[in-house]
Order: sequence, then structure tokens, then C-alpha cells
Amino acid sequence: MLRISKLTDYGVVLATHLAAWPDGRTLAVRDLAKCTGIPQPTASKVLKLLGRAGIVEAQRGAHGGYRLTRAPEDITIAEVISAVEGPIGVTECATEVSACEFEPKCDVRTNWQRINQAVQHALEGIRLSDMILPNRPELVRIGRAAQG
Amino acid sequence: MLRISKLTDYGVVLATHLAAWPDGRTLAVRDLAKCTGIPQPTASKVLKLLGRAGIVEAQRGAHGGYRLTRAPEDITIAEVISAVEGPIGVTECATEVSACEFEPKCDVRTNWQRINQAVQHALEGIRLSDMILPNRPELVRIGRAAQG
DNA sequence: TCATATGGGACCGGAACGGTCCTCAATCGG
DNA sequence: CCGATTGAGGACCGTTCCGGTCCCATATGA
Repeated sequence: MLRISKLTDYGVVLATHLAAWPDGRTLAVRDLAKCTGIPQPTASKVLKLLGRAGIVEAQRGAHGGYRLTRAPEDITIAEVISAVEGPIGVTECATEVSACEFEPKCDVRTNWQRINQAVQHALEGIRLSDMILPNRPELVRIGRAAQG
Repeated sequence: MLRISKLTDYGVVLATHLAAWPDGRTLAVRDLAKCTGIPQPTASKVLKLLGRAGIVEAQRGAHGGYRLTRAPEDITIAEVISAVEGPIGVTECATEVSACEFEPKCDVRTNWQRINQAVQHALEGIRLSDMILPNRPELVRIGRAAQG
């Protein structure tokens, strides 16, 4: 199935971690890295991306750190993923000229938008608050079955 | 948003092309390549993958070619994508050991299954028959709006 | 029997991904 | 007011794999 880059994985993990943290308090990159097992410089890079997207905000200086800008219920997974992955879309909507002698209209690629929209909608349906524990066993089981 | 490899794009385009072809008749790789603008050897490689997944079948020898094994209504986009991309899942479900001193349970990664399932479900809802023309303008418009 | 057309690999250059490092800016404590 | 702490921003770089090509074996029809 669709592949996701490690950086994006990190983004979701870090955001979820912040979601399970009391409001107002900030978490330093060092602690976040230690918690998640992500290399500290890499975690820093991902958090910068989340910051630019307006998902997290930073408190600089001594005793600084990161915190979410909104409630976990108001942040969708789609937002987090596109913050790290970039707004490239599921396909680059290649517009190649191709003269087809069998079919008069070969622009199947425009229909990629349909797939794009379906995935986008699915990811917008999952919020950060859905990701923080506890793992619902039944859902996990279904997910594993669908994968194998 | 989620990125998809070019090979996977080719897979959907080729499968869609075959879907818009009369039953029983086979299409040679050369013609498919010319139709879609995909380099012929690459198209061949993708079609081999689709063949292994049981989506298309080949007629070898002179006047051979490819055709779908089933009706376009019975083939989902999820099937086509995983045929090319491999069954890697949206994440590799990394099982890293990470001792967290703040949270007792840091295994946010298990919840990736939820995302995985959502995307899988969305892609299973789109069939090959939905991809063959004509482009419904309203859907295309929504898709573009969601992207930008 | 030969031309045609796919099956199944090996092979390779280039782009990206993942990770590291350095310097500057902002904030807090003393 | 000064220095320690911590994030911002960017440059840099090795490795991976993606996309494309090629070769040979196999199957089929004329």
C-alpha cells in the first residue's frame, strides 16, 4: 500500500506525544527525542516543519520547548502529514501530451483527483486526539487483517 | 499529501486503459506504451507486476498482449496500488524499543494501523470502472480545491 | 521453424531521503 | 546587563531506492 516517509512517521509520533501532554507546558526537543527514540537533530527538523504549518509553536530560550497550537481534537492527521511531506498531492497530476490512436481521450490522469480526494478525506477524518492511547484492540485487529 | 511513486501511477493508468478495452481482446505492451506515453520497457515492468497480482493476464507469443482478468467493477484501486507498490503498508509499523520517562506507554506507532485502515478503506471504495471516463467535472473541481 | 511478444531477472545513473552539523536569534536566570 | 540555554534556519553528505534500460529464456502463431 501507500508508503510514507520516515520523517512523516516522526511527525505523527511527535505530534501525538505533544497531544498527550498537559496544556500550556512545553516539551523540549531533547525530551521528545528521548521519549520517541528519534534522533534529536532529526526530531528538531521535523518539529520545525510542524511549526511552519502552524501545528506546534515553540517557546525559545531557556526552559523552552514545543507545544500544540490547538486542541488535539482540532488537528487532523492530514494536516500533520502534509506539513512534513509537503503539499505535493498523491500524484503530480502529470500533464503529458500523448496522442492515442485507439482511444480519443487518454487523459486518465485527471481522474487521479478522485483518488486524491478519497485519501485526503480519509485522513481528515482522523484527529490527533484519536491517536493518543489507549489502543482500541478491535481496531488494531482489523488493521492487521487488512494489511496481511 | 501522501506521495505515490511514478511506477504506481503507471500501474493505474495502464489498468484503466485496459479497462476501457473490449473484453477478450488483448493489448500489446507497445500499443499501451504508445497510448499512455509511458516508456515501453517500464510499461512492461509494471504490467508484469500487475500480472503477478492477478489483475491482468498475458497472452504470450505472436499477437499476444495483456487483458484484465476480471471486470473493471471488480478491481479496486487499492489492489492496483499494492500490486505495484508492494504490501509494505503505510508505515512499516516500526517496533523500536524506547524507554520513556514521561509516559509509561510511548507506543503511538500501533495506532498507525488506524490511519492505514482508513486509507485502505478509501482506496477500496474506488474501482477501476470509476476511473474510465468521462471525468465528472464537479468531482474534479472538488479535488483541485482540496489540493490547493 | 522463425518471427513475435511476454517473463524474469540483472544492471545502473540520479534524485530523494534521513541524518548531522554549524551559526544566529530569542529567552530566562543570576 | 551578561551568559547559559534552547529553538530557527540553512548547508552538507552518505545511502537508499526509484525509474529506466537491457539481455536472455519461454511461449505462441503463421
